[in-house]
Amino acid sequence: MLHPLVPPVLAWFDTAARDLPWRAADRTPWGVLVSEVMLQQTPVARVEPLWRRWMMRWPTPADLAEESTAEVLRAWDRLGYPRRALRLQECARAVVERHDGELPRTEAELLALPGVGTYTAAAVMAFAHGRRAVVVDTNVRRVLSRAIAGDALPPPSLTRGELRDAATLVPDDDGTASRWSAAVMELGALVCTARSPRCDACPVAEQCAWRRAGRPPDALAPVRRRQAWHGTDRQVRGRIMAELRAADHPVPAEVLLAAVPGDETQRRRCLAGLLADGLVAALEPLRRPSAGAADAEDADDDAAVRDDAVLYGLPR
DNA sequence: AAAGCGGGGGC
DNA sequence: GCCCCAGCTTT
Repeated sequence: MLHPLVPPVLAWFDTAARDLPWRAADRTPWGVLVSEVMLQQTPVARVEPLWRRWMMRWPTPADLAEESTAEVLRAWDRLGYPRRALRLQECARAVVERHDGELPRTEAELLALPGVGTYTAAAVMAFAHGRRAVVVDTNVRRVLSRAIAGDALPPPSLTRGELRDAATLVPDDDGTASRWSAAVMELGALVCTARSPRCDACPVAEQCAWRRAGRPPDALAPVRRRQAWHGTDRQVRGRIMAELRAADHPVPAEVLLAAVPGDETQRRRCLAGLLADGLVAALEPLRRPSAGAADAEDADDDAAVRDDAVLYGLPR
């Protein structure tokens, strides 16, 4: 038995689905996974061109596994959250080592791969392997929040209730289930959008609890607060990464930090964080001649000087 | 459960 | 300016 919401959404998807490259007939499971990782918190429009270049350059996990990390980070460019690029390469290496270069076919094995969480594992099962999976992303949460719960927006974090509702809707049959997962996500992306939902174009407008209630505003609206951006560590980290992507030689700390906004403390904290994350590497410390007798002056001062003498670059 | 993590485009 | 985008990892 299909849930009443399912058939209209499937029919709508047949006519409205976007022609995305990771949905093409010649797609590979690895290509699907790459798209899912790139799409984590990043809009389709920005991912598509980069995905095309990426898959042309590194079509298989083995190709990406062998590449230098610096090149991978450069190719990631300004997609954001560059840790994803690191995880994706680790994932490629894990696929080569654990699975003989082929993407695994069970959800548990996918979930065990670096950078693959609940959503991505389910999405790969559905979109790469054509299997039934409970795929719950921000689009699905919003659609179900409106259609079933009658709320303008889903709660801040995924609840068991949402998961239960989502699982109830997924059809039993593998083929129908995987189409449903793509269809409901697409509905959220194109029609049931966060800002200005196009209810006039919605295949389940008549059944939607939120619309029938007169589209009441989000009750939690005043509580939601975004992370600031201006002057944050994230911005500074991004600027450091941009400098290193553009540099074709290792950069002295002084030069690197001078090119970045923020006070001294913040810039050093961010650089240290990037080093700890493996996004930046310290290269060939310069041996400066010993300062002689004045050696034991101030430990902090000395450490700072040594730090300045290090060259930084993207990890090899 | 909450915080940290990028960057850009739409409004 | 603010908000949102096919989340994951760590604490």
